[in-house]
Amino acid sequence: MASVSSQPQFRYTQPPSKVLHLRNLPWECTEEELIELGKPFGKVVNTKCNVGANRNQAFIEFADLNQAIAMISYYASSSEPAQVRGKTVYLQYSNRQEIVNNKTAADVAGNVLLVTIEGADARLVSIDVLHLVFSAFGFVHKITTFEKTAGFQALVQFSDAETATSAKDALDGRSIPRYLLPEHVGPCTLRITYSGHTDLSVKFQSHRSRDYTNPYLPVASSAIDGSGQFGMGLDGKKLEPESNVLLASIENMQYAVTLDVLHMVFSAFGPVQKIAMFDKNGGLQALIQYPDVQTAVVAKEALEGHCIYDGGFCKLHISYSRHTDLSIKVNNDRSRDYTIPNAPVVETQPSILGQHPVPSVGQAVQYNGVQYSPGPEQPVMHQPQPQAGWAAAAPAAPQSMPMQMHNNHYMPPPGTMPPQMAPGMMQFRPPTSTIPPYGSGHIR
DNA sequence: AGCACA
Repeated sequence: MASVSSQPQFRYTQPPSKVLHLRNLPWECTEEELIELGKPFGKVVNTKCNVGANRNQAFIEFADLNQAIAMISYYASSSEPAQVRGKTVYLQYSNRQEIVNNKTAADVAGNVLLVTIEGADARLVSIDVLHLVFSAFGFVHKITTFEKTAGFQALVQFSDAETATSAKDALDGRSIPRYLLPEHVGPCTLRITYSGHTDLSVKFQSHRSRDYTNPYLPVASSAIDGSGQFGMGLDGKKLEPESNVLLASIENMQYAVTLDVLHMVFSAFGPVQKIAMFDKNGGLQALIQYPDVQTAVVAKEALEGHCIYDGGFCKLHISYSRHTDLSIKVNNDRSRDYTIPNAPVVETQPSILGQHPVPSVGQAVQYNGVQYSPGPEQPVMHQPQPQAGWAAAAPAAPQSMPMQMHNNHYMPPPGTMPPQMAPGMMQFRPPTSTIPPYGSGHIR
């Protein structure tokens, strides 16, 4: 089949069009510059920049054909050529009648940002640092990260497009502040566009994705990384090195706080792997290790400043430890590794539990309606595994509350009031027992 | 310096 169009590829005189084709533009000419150029002749209703192999061509579309004609004829007879940034720009009618702007999702403002982290060490930027950076502009609902051909990218979800826009405008092209990055990490620049997404789907809290609206989301085992991550609370304000290990100090310790009490209290938020208690500055402190930072964060937020016993007794002050993995050499009444079911338990002494009428825990701990009820038939230990286990216990599993409220033989410590249960507070009742076998944090 | 990747 020969004899097709004898038409030349380009006609050098185009029929008029509302759309003008510009070439010889400076590098990365902006839409604003194009509008500026066309504005004297009419209303520019659409533009397209960075066209052509060299990305130095563009189109501008006027509202009215006459406006396009006015611009062409003006520069046809002008002694001064059309210029952008002092560079001569060549104009002609486009061979199309309108700009078909493949307005990608990247161009239309939305509440989710697509963030590309540029730099040799981009992959080393943690999700917590990203959360910190973007939280400066508003509540960050969710973050997901992933590797694409474009490199290391993240989707950051805000409440609304306005918040997202403010973050985008402020951060696009900027580098993550050095002080937020580990020493050895090189500069990381953010390239930000809008994403087409409106609501990200985050199944697990992990090193790749976070849902800050749902702290009880299961924590994926992949989220466990030994390195102490720097992150921040949901309020986006404080900058504190988060850790999966909490340091709890106990103030106003009128009652003995035992390993098992601590285990019960802290198990309300997830599996406790290890606990180590020690005396410091005349007070009792304890390190509590969770499998992941996220759980520790939730526990810290929930427990900080609360009292183990009603009446202001045994007030907890909690901070993040620098530890990430406690070394428990021996299981005794001050330290325990709940991840080793058969570790030897050393009874160093007849145990303080045996000596005093010690207030202790009940079978279930409640906090904000969340119950976690380690019972004898349900060994406390949950290996750090995704989805299964403790998270499922969050929406309360009534059948796993083995003990009734009555039937406590409570003996108040001398000269004190019995701890009462305040609504919404942790519930504790006096013990009738000695140290339970290791691995089971409950007391009966 | 000559017309838009999906």
